[in-house]
Amino acid sequence: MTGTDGSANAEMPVPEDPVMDLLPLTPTVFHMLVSLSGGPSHGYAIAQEVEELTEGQIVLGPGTLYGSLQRMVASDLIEETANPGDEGLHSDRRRYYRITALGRTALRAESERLMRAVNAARERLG
Amino acid sequence: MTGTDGSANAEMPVPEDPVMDLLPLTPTVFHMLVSLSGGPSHGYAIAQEVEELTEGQIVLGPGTLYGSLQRMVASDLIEETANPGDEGLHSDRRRYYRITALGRTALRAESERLMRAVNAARERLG
DNA sequence: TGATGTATATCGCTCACGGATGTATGCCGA
DNA sequence: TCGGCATACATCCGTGAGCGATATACATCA
Repeated sequence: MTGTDGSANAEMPVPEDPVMDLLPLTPTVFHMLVSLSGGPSHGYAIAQEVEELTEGQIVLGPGTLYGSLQRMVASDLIEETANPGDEGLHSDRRRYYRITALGRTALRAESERLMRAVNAARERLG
Repeated sequence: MTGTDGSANAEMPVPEDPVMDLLPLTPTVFHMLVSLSGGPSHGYAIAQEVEELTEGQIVLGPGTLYGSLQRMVASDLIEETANPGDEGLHSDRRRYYRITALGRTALRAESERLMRAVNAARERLG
């Protein structure tokens, strides 16, 4: 017990927190949001950046990649957007995505949660 | 490309890394390992400590709790152990678990992975 | 010409999660 | 003393994320 807040909010059902419902984020979603927090991008490029950022530890196959993109759009973490001035070779075939305000909020919240978790682990592991 | 290490290990298939196969850990498993890294404990107590450590963000129901314990034993992250001198009220009913060397290694590796991820997020979020 | 890289999409299997449910015990207050 | 609640374990099963397999299509290069 001791509880966190001590509480007293037995009566207030918590006014619907759209962010908390999305936490914890899966590693896949987390890294994809990190990638998109650097600016709009398209599926294939996101997958590559995630692989680079994680030094090959997280590799996204097509199933995970496009499945996750759909789910993230559905939960309003990201949104599809027009080509942001990208004139690359296959730029016509690409579908671009941008992180939403909710996505940024969720990413921040998840980062803090992870930091606490990591700190707890470090204290114990020495 | 550029690859991380520059490499040359196109020929060596990596000599079976039992830790990498377990990463990334699920949030549930991660927090349970953190709890057990503080010393042996039993199922119910682990669930409670996880809830405290995460300030209620991670709540483990029986399904997740005992299911995860089984899986963690199966993958050698933890092992069942005798009652470590605990003379509590229901101490006879309890089943105690202890983190293994592999579990500690995995916990350390996962912590480092998460730290890198969080740092990447912070750089971008400002 | 055929392999490789870019870029997208769907199908279907597996497995972790987690609520519902069940069992058993001990404590405390009405 | 009897019901409710906390402790402590366990199983069943539906949902859904992950992810490999597969397919399409175009560009490049050997």
